[in-house]
Amino acid sequence: MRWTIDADNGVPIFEQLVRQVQFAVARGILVPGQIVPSTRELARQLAINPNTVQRAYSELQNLQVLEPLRGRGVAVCPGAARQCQAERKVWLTERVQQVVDEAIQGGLAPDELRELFERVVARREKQQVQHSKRGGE
Amino acid sequence: MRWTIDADNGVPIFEQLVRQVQFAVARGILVPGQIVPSTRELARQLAINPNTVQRAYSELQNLQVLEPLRGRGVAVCPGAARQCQAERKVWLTERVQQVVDEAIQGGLAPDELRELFERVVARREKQQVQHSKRGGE
Amino acid sequence: MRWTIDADNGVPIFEQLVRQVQFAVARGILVPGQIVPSTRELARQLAINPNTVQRAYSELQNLQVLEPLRGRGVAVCPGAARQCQAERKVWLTERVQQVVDEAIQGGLAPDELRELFERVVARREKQQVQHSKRGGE
Amino acid sequence: MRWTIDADNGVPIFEQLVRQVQFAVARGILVPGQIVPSTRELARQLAINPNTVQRAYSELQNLQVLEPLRGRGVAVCPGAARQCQAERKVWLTERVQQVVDEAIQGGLAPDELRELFERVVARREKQQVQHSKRGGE
DNA sequence: GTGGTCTAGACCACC
DNA sequence: GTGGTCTAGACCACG
Repeated sequence: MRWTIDADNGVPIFEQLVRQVQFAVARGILVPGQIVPSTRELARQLAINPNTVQRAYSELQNLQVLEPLRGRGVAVCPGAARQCQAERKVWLTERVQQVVDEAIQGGLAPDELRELFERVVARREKQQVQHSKRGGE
Repeated sequence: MRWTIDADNGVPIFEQLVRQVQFAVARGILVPGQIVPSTRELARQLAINPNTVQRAYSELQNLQVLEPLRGRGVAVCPGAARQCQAERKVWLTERVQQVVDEAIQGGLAPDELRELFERVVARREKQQVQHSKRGGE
Repeated sequence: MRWTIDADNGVPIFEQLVRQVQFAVARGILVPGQIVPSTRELARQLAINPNTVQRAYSELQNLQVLEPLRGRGVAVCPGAARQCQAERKVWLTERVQQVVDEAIQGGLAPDELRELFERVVARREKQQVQHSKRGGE
Repeated sequence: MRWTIDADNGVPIFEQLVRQVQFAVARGILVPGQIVPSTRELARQLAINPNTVQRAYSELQNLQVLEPLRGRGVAVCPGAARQCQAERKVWLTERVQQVVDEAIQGGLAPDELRELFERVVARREKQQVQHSKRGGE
C-alpha cells in the first residue's frame, strides 16, 4: 500500500491516515489479518511525529478497524471491510452534500453546479486513465 | 440581506462572514456603495462578539471588497462585484475538486461519484423549490 | 484660495484643513486680517460635516493662526505668517526624517534612497511645470 | 534578528511587526524556512499581548510571507524574499511620494526640498556610521 | 454614532 | 509545546 500525506491541506495528518486506512480496507488493499507498519516505522517513512501515527492507529482501534496483536504489531480486524465500505459511503455523501450546499448558498444555479462538477470529474477521469496506464497501484 | 452563521460547523465565524459578504456581492445582493451593518449592530443581531465582526470586515478591507467611510460606516467597494464573482468561481471550483479527489482517492468509480452527486443535487434542488415557494429571499 | 480634501488618504480631514490653512498663510495666499469662509459655507463647499470644519478652525485658533471676530466671522491673525512659516519648516523636516528613518531601517542604503528621492522629485517637478503652464494658482 | 516596536508613534503595533518582518525577509535577515519566534515568546519579549503578535503573523500569512507549520511554529515561506523586496520598494516609493507631495503642496520649491532632504539624510548617514562602529546588526 | 486597536483570559486542535 | 479562535471590556480618533 502507498501511504501519502499532505501537510499543507489543512486536514490534520492523523485524520488523513485514518481515512487512508479506512479506504484501503474498503477497497481490499488492506485485508483482514494483514499487519500494518509499526508506528515508528511508518512515522519514519512519512517523516512525521510518531505520536501522530499513534493517534491515527488509536482511533482506528476505537473504530474496530485495527486491533493490536500482542508482540506482533497491529492488524486489520476481521470483518472490517464491510463496515469500512459503509462508512466510506456515509462520509463521502456528507462531503458532497457540504459542497453542494455551499455552492447553492453561494447563489450557483443547480445546472451551473452540474456543469462545474462534470468538468472537474472529467478532468480527473482523464488524468486517472493516463496515470493507470503509466503505473497502476 | 439575510445573515446566518453556524457556530458548530468548524469553519471560523469570521470566515463564514467573509464568504457570505463575498457571495452576496457576487450575486448583487450587496451593491457597491451600499453601507453594511455596523460592527456593533451586526454583532448584536448575530449574538456574537463585535470583535469577530470587526475581524471579518477587516479581512474584507484587505481584499478590497469593503472600505471604511470614516465616521459613517463601512461600504462595499466600487468594482468589488466582478472581483467577487471571479473569487467565488475559483473557490467553488477548488472545493469541488477537493471532494472529487477524495472520492476518487477513496476508490469510487467516476460513475458511482456522478450518481452520488446527482442524487444529492436533485434532493437539494427539490428543497430549494419548496423553499422558494414558501418564502423567497 | 483653493480648498481640497482627500477623504481616502488616511489623514483626518480636520487635519488636512489645518495644514492647508497654515501653508496658505505661510505662502501669503491667506493674509492677516482676511476672513476665511464660515464653517457652514466651507462644509457645504467640501461636502463634509460642519463639525469637522469647526474642529479645524478651533485648532487653528489655539495655534493663534485664526481669530474669531464677533459677528463678522473668523480671520487670519496678524503676525501669523512668520509663525506659520516656522511651523511649516519644522513640520516638513519631521516628515522627511520619518521616511528617511523608515527607509534606512528598512535596509536601504543612503545612496539608493537618494536616487529614489531624486526620481520622485524630478517627476513631480516636471508635472508642476506643465501644470503651471496650463493654469497656475 | 532584533525586534523593536514603538508604542507611541501612531502606527499600530501589529503593523509595525508586519513591516518589520517584510523588511527583514527582503534583507535576508530572515530566510525562507526559518522559524520565527512563537507568538507567546515574541509577545513576552516585547511585553505586548500575544494576540497582537498573532494578528501580525496572521496578516503575514495572508500575504504569503509566513506559513504555519502545525505544532512546530511559523516559518518564512519559500520564495517570500523576492516578493518582500518588491513590496518594500513599492511601499517606500509611496512614502517618499507622499512627503514630496506634501512639501510641494506646502509651497516649498524643489530645490529647497532637495536641500532639506540632503541635510536629513547626511545626518542619519553619520549616525549610522557611528552606530555600526559600536555595534552592528 | 462609527471603526480601529489593544489587553486579558479562555478554549480548542495539533504535533 | 505550538497556532487559531472567540469573548469581554476598555480606550482612542473621527464625524
